Amino acid sequence: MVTITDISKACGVSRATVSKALNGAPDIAPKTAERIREQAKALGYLPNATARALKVGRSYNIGVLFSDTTGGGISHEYFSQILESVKAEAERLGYDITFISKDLGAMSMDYYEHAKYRNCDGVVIASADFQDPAIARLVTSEIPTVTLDYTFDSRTSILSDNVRGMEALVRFVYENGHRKLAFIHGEMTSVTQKRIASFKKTCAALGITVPPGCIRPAVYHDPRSSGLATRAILELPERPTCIFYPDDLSFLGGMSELERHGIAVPKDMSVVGYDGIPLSQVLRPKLTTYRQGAEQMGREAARLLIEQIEHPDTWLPQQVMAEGELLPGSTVRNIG
Amino acid sequence: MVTITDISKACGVSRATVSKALNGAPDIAPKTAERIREQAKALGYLPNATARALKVGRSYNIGVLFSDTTGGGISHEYFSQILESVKAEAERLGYDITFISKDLGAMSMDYYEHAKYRNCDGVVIASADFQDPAIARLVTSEIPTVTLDYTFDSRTSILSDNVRGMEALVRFVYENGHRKLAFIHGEMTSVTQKRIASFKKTCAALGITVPPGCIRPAVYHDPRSSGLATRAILELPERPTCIFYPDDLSFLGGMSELERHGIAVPKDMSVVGYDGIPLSQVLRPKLTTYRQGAEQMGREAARLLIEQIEHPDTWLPQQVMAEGELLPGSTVRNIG
DNA sequence: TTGATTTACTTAATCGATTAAGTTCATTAT
DNA sequence: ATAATGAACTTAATCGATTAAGTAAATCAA
Repeated sequence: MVTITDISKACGVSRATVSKALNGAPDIAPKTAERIREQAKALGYLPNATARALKVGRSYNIGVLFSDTTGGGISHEYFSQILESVKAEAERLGYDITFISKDLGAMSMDYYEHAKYRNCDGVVIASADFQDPAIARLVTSEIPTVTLDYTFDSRTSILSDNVRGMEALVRFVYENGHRKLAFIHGEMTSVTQKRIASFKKTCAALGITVPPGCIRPAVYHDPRSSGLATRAILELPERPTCIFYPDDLSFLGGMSELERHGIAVPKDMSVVGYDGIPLSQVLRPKLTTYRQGAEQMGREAARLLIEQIEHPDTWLPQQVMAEGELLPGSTVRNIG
Repeated sequence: MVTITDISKACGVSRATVSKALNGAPDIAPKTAERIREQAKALGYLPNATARALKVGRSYNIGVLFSDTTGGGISHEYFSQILESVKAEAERLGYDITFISKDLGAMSMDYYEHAKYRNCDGVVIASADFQDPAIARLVTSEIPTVTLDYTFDSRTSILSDNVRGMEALVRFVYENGHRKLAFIHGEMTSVTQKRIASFKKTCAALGITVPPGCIRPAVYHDPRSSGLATRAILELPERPTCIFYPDDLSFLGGMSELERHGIAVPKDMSVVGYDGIPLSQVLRPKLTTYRQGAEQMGREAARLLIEQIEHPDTWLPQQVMAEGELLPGSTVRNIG
């Protein structure tokens, strides 16, 4: 392995000089710096991130936390899109990313300990169980964090606008003549609460009453559970004309169930999803859904985290609302 | 930050003793070791992975390489499943994972340099452009690697059995009475070549002749391109009764195109996919496809890589064939 | 010309942990 | 009684890079 010592010998200068030359310190003569840089290249020198991290206390490495409790964090397109954009932006800014988990081999540690152990400069927290005290410990620690879709008391977070998204969907189906709506929601997280509240509020504003039994719980990203909820809705005395699904994938479970009952979408029943993952737009029929700006969220999360890391003194926590967009699709029939 | 120095002061022993006690060295009195361990816990000591890595030359960190050239590596379910299982197995064995990319911020480096810079103990290479000389450089370097779905001359790799998978699919549709098959394949990688060869060989073995124009190129994971290929196939003088798609997602593009022509699946046309991602089994109709053991592949990749890292002297490169499984679905109609 | 300043380095300490090579003291063997 | 052995430590070097503080020579000011 080529180290600065090798370069210093080759150039007949001290290691300090080499280090400074490579880092562009002002007190090195231009021609010396040039000579050193040439030698470094000639010898195939690569800085050692580990050694540098040890000395300067910065690893240029940020952790990403995708808790598995939600059931297979990474492999849902919404989250993998976020992961990919976090990765891309972090790399653009010179940071690598490492996954943070509970427990590593034999050592049992919580998220904070893991991040600390790896010297992460900061952590992006997505898709986590925000009730978990281990998350709270990490967020309230000295390690900079950015959370996605959840805000810890005056800490930085990136939020998708669930209130606006749900409102847009409700108004869209309203404009298409629907007055009897059902809403299948996911587990009771703060995101879910916002969506339910926005659903109810928008319905109220439009003068729609939502009969009992038309707001039903299910599990995010679980077609089976949304299928069951769909069946329950179909058995209601007064059948709705449009069903809202907790996410795009859950819509597929609903579709199966509807098909089983001989109900065609959108002829006999309109449906909408949520997330607007790429998949939703290549399905037939193309899903009416609300696209959360996953790439934007990931990018912003990385950018803000790194800004916080690099300017801790002037940092002001902020909550960024990511823009979404209604994708009209073709699963809502105009029954006006 | 609590370091071994703090513990050594608290216990009145040298730092060496603390280090040895915490690592279970044999020349420390049991009661001393116990006392040290207690103090470490009491002070909230956490080992510093960076410092350890610098000294011992091992980072307990493995790189994963998902090249983006294939267009959005991580966000395809097949790859995210692999990623997740690599992560799970690596963590079980005490290793963290870091993404390896070309270029990091201002520094331009290739994969090898990046892995070296981060002191990765090894790298799992998936979804990469194996023609890229940068990949070859990494694989032929001193850094242990495991490749997925591609074998570099006598290096360790995990392969899904494309030959067997394609054969199973062809035989399945044959048993369902199909004699006129079309195959839309992805970009010309070694995987694709194996699938095409196996498709042709199995057809030949079954006495099926594949008319010209029935093997068409498209792009993996791109519904649009498979839609175009589908259209071309529909225009053939002798229309096939079953279309093979390059992957499960591409099938969706085909579906749209078939629908546009008023062709119902499987009534008027049978189709099969490839990959067997979870999505394929919640679609309606449920896709007939061949499941590649993504979790098994990821797990094996991590396991073998770490074995290689920990026992470099006794290591023998090997090629592991992951087991797949035909998922019958309901997109192939029996026209026997 | 002489003291002050600037330039371009070098020296040496340091980050936190590991480990080969001592050292000390108690125990055992002869 | 004395040497040899072993247990339980300590000392000090080391991994590779950074950086505050020091120094020698060159340049400048008056």
